[in-house]
Order: sequence, then structure tokens, then C-alpha cells
Amino acid sequence: MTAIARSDDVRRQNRRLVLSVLRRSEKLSRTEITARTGLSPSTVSAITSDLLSDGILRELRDGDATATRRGRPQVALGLNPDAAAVIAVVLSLNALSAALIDYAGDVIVSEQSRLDTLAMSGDEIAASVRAMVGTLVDEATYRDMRVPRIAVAFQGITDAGARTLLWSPITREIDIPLGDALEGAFGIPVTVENDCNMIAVALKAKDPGHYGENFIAVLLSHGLGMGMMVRGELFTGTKSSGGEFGHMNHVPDGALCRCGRRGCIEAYAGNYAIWRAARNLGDDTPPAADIADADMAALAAAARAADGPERRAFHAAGRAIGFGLGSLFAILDPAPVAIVGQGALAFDLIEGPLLEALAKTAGGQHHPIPSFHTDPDEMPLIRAGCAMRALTFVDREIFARGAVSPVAGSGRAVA
Amino acid sequence: MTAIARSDDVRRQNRRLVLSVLRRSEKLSRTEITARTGLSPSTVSAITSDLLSDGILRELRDGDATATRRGRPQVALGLNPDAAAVIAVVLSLNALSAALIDYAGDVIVSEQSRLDTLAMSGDEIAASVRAMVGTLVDEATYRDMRVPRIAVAFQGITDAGARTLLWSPITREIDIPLGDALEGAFGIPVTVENDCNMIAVALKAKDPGHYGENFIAVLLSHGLGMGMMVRGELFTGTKSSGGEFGHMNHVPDGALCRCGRRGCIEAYAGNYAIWRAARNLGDDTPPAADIADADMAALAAAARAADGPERRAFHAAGRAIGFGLGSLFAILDPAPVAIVGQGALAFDLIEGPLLEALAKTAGGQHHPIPSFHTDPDEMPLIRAGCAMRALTFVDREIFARGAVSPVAGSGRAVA
DNA sequence: CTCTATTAATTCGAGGCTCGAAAAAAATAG
DNA sequence: CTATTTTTTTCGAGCCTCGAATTAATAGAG
Repeated sequence: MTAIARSDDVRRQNRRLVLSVLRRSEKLSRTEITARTGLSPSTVSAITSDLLSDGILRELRDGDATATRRGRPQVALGLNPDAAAVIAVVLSLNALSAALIDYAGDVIVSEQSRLDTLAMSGDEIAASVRAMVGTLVDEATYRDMRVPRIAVAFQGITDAGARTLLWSPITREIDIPLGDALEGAFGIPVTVENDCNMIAVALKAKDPGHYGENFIAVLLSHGLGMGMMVRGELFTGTKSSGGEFGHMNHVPDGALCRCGRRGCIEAYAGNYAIWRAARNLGDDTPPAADIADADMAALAAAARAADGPERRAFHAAGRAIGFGLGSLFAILDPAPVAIVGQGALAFDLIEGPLLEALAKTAGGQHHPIPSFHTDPDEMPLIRAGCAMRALTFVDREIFARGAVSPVAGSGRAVA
Repeated sequence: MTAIARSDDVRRQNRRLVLSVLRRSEKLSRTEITARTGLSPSTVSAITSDLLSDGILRELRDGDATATRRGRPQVALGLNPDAAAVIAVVLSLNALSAALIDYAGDVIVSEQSRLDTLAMSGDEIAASVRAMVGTLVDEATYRDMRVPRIAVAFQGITDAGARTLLWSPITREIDIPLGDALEGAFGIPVTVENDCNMIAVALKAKDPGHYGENFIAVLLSHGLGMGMMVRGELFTGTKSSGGEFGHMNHVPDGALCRCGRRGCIEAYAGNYAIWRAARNLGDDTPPAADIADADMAALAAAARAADGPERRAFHAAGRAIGFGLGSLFAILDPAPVAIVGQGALAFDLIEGPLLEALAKTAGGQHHPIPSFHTDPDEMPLIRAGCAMRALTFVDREIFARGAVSPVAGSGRAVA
């Protein structure tokens, strides 16, 4: 806010603006851009002409024949898929996937592999990621597309600079410098992001009507995750990716959590916690390594069928999440919530206690109870968010600056 | 972030920048401004010349005789105290105070009065504030100073627009439109702010070395309050002033809170909660209306003297605050903490259990334990923060725009 | 088939802004 | 009184946006 401003910052900001409306709409005439941005027609003309000659935009001479109106027909402009490509990597428990995505957001090629992350060292994990990314970089080189950005998403915590994997449940190792490893290998700027933050990015891009300026995405699976959008921006911690909702305290000195502490929300609402409670194993039982989706589904079925430990376990989970959201809402006010991940399949079981707990907290005091939507399939969201994150970076930090030749010869060329 | 930029926005931003370094330093030559802002000497010359002819700055031809160096001597510039004035109002339990403050930040006149806020209606409170502000507006008119901003601080919650008192412990009434009342009466823009947010503003202004980009101010008195600075900006809720730290949940279905809910942190750490626990009154005892500082001091003395219910009460308070901070830090990472208010006098009693609880939560997991500083006297901070808030608004929103004649004839003139 | 109305997009000059280089101003040192 | 040093201002080059005027490209009317 208190930064110096120069003359050409104005153009940069307005180029950003034009690119941002085009990223949302895919196909817009100069007149429509004028209307959406509020810029004057002359400015839009100047900016789009620059972007066209830079190869960042292209004219879409559509065969749609919308020419039913009188007057000079509009020329649709869109992001040029060949302007650049980004690589989006998703690292999860025992699985690695990555995709090469063109500038318009379409997947060109994708790669998947299974790997035993828990048994691997940090170096081995970094090497696996590097190998897969290498394949995609080669692919990009072969197609003569430059790759100005790589984004990696994983479950866990990164530093605030989004460069290092600080901690993740998918490995025993901490402080894996994934960003530096990839950047060193390919000379391409990298961000390492929390998966739930990427879910939030994807939700905002997908349904801006419902997920607007402020909302919360909660991932329910083996552990808990959260991504928050606050005032239109992804909310991250000051030193890390932040948003460790699952490790807010629910019950002081309560159930044993996977993190080694006690009483975390996750220790009541993670799959392992629900499983533990449903099997009457006691709060001190160390968390199971992983629980199959089918087993959780069976638990949910049992809970729906009859009152018993299973149902009580899901209720306790709902209660923990409800109190946690209440505490969160006390700090930053209620906002729509997306319940994402396999746990969303059992949302019918946890919703009641969740709302009941929420009503008992300050979050519900001055404002109406927020809406809850569910989406059990998190992976597409993480992939889409990760790609969007990388593309938005290119929009804002690279193509918003003039004097960049985007369609460079080398696939590895970096500004 | 995605706003349109025009040519003159550049000048506005750079005027802001110049005003912000001058507000921090009080006395700076053009050369020093050049160094601190990074602007070119020509630009600084142009901007300061505008600001001087607008009457916003003044030359301080000092008798300090710093002329021991060779070369043309520097001319010190400073904010012109007569450029404008603001009114800062602090409304607290049974007391109202307000001050007329010149543009350089010095108090011109201040007013105080005692009133029985709990017995008053919202209209009566608004009328009292209006009357006191009226006196100061008259004073400003008499001195031929225009008042472009009023800021009101109080303990409680406002709407996100900082216009309405939504709830406050100082009155039984809710939704008091203080902002509209004052704006209607005087035609001056008004913000209504949470007192702890103003404490945070004041701490940042007072000690930017320690309270930098990220820190938390916790007010311990009858109830609890919190103000947060996140990435250099005051963090407010999306719909309200937010930061209701005291009403994050500590123990599900726990002790009765002043807000009517159960288990809030405040229900363990507010004065009434400590009192209640120290007197073995039980968690369900309705909160006392108010407890004299002397009584709390006596309680603290007893707690220091011997192990017993008093000491346990303070320990429970520390524990509640510690778990609460831990949950907060799970979301946005650890940051320095200021413990402000009368409760800071007993910080020696609560610090141990606080740190112990904090160590049990995720907040302390990846980062070192943050620092804790105390300041028992909150009123000066609230006053200073409130004044600073109003002045900063004038800097940024009014004087950063050119073409404003600041030293208007009428004291009530508003842009 | 030509002409006119209509809508889209571009061009051009006016007016801002920052910056670097050069000039002017104001003091000390000798 | 002159040279030196440091601060501050002035001036032209180079961006940028915007409004008004101009050019481009179509559908419909006669």
C-alpha cells in the first residue's frame, strides 16, 4: 500500500485488469472489455493491440455468425493458448500427478504415478517430482512452448514464500525444499502451495456467484484441511501457508491428534478419529495410518442405520467442526463454507451436530448461519486450482509487464 | 487489486507515500524524503511544492542551526498543524472522552464526562456523543480549522463499514447508528471503531520496531478484546470489526459467558470470570456487572501470596488465553502479542499457564513461541490510536488527492 | 445495386505523471 | 571574493489515459 508508483505501473495494472476479465470470460470483444473494465475504448484498443502483437491474445474469428445485428461486427478476443504453458503438480499420499496446461487453461498432457511417499526420503520425493516435471518440460520444449511457471500442491504446510514443504502427512520428513529443487533443475519459478488453498482458488474460479469475496473450504479426509478466501484474496499465514483449521484446539488436553498434540479438531473429525471413536478404541489410540474410503463408507452406513458408536463418532466430528468454525467466525465473521473431500459423503451425519455447535458459539451471534455446500471429489478441484494459480501468476507478474516476448523459442526461457 | 488505474493515481499514491513518511518522522528535508520514499528528487520537489502551496505541509526553519555542514542547508518540512483537525472520541463504560487534534497529531482541547451508559438508551448515548463532539466542532470553527474526519472508539462490535455500534458491553441496546447520527449532525465523515483495533494502531505507530507487520493486541479487563495487525493492515472481519477473540470457544458447553453462550475464552479470562472462580461461585454464576480494579488487585495479591482458589482462577485464565492464542496461531501463525489493560498487572500470574497451554497447541509447532509485552494502561493507547486512525484517513483519502483547499474558511467544510 | 444508418475499433492531440540531466540556489572553506 | 559542496528546482523525454473525431465493417432500405 505504501509503495512507490511510476507512470508505467498504470499500464501494468490495466493490462492485468484486461487479462483478468479475459481469464474469467474466455471470449470478449473490445467493446465488452471496455464495459467490464471501465477503461476507455482507446485504452482498451491500445492494450489489446499490444497483447495481440505480443502473442498473449488472439482474435477468435468465430463461425458462430452472431452477425445478426446491424453495424460493424465485434471481433472476439481470447487468451492465446500458445502464449505459454504452466505445469501443475499435485503431490498426495502415495500418488503424484502433474499436467502441462496451455495458457487458456486446457490440459495438454498429464502424467500420473503411484509412489510410496511414506517410505521415501525428502530427496527421493523431490527427485520423483523433478522427474515427472522434467517429462512435461520436455514435452513443452518439443511443442515449442515456454513454461514460465510451475505450481505444486500438496497436503500440508509450506513457508510463507511458498517455496518449501515444511510438513506433510504424506511423508515423515520435514523441510523439503521442493521449490528450490525444481527451480534449480529447470530454471522456472515455482510455488509450493497447500492443497486446500488451491481448492479455494478453484471454487472461486468455478462458481464466483456463490464463492465470492469471502468463503471457507474445509477438506475432510484422513486429516482436515482448510483454505480461506478473505476479501477476495487467498488468506495465508504470515510465516506459512496457514489455515491449520484441523489443529485449532477443540478440547483442552483432549483426544490424541496425528500431530502429537491433544484435543485438536482433527483428533475428533479426521477419518482416523471417527474410526477410532466408532470402534470404541479410546481417545489415546494412535491414529491409524490410513483408512480405506470403503471402510469409512461402511461406518457411515452403520451410523445411518442405527444409533450406536458409529453415529456418535460422526456426531462428535460434527460437533468439533462446528465449534471450530464458530471460533473461526468469531475472528473473521461467518462466510459460506464448502465441505470438500470424501468426508462430504457423510455430511448428512455431521451436519446436525455441526450446526448445533455453531449455534452455541459467538460466530452465529450477530449474523445468520452461513451456507454449507459439499463436494466429495477434491482432486479435480486441487488440480484446477493449482493450474489457475500458476496461470494467474503468469497473467499478473509476467504478461502484465510489457516488453516480454511470450512465445519464445526455448521451452525453458525465463524472464 | 483489480481496479482500474489512471494517470493521476500515480501522483495520488506518491503523495500518500510522502505524507506517510512525514507522519512517521515529523520533520524531514526533501533529500531525506527522497531517500526514504525512493522517489526521484524532481518528483519529491514537485509533490512537496504542491503540498506546501495547499497548506498541508510547512517549512520548519529551525533555529537548531544544524548548519555545520558545507553546502546548501536542508530545509526541514513537516505536517502543517493548521492544515486540518480531527476529532477522536472514546466511549467506554460510564465515561466519554473526546479530543480535538491538529493535523500534526497534537491535542488542542479535550473533553471528558461521566455518564451512566448502562442506564441510557441508544439515542441518549448518541446524543451525549453528539453534544461533546458539537463542543469540539465549535472550538474548531472558532479556531478556523476545518474538521474532515471524526473517529469514535468503543469496546464492542461495529459493522464492517465502521458506521454502527452493533453491540457493546457498555449498553444494553444494540445497533446504535452512531456514525449516521454524527454525520447527520455535523456533515463530517465518521468511523466507529473497535477499541482494541485502535490499540493495535497505536502500538504500531508507537513502536514499529517491535510491533511491525504482524502482531496481536489483547485487552484484558472486565471482558476480553483483541486487535490484530496482519501484513501491516488492521485485520477486521468481513462483516464486522471482527477479532472477537474472547468469544472463541475454549471449553465446549463450558462456563457461562457474559454473551450468554458457554465456554468462551472470556468466560475463563475476563475479570468477572476470574472473580467468579476465585470466589468459588461456580461456572454458572451470572457475570458480575463490574469489578473494581482494587478488588482485582486484591485477588492478584492473594494469588501471589498462596496457592488457593485465587491462584487457580488466574491460572485458568492463562490457560484459556493460551489455548485461544494457540488456535489463533494455527490459522495465521504466531506473532508478537501485547497484553494490554488492567489485567496486564496480573500477567505474572497467568503467563506460566498461558505459555504451557500455548505449547500444547499447533501454534507453537512450527515456529518459536512469540514475545509477550504488557501495558496496563489502555486508555492512552485507545485515544492515540483513534486519533491516528482519523489522521491517517485524512492523509490517505483527502490530502492524497490534489485540488483540495485544506485550510477552508468554515470549520465544517467537507469535500 | 447503391446508399444510409449503425455499431466497433482506431487515431490523434491534450493533459498528467516520473525521471535524469542540467541549472540554480545557498551555504562553508580557504 | 572565489571555489567547493550540497540541496533544490527546472526542463525535456518518454509513458499513460482519455475524449473527440475518424475510419471500418456490416445490415437494411429504396
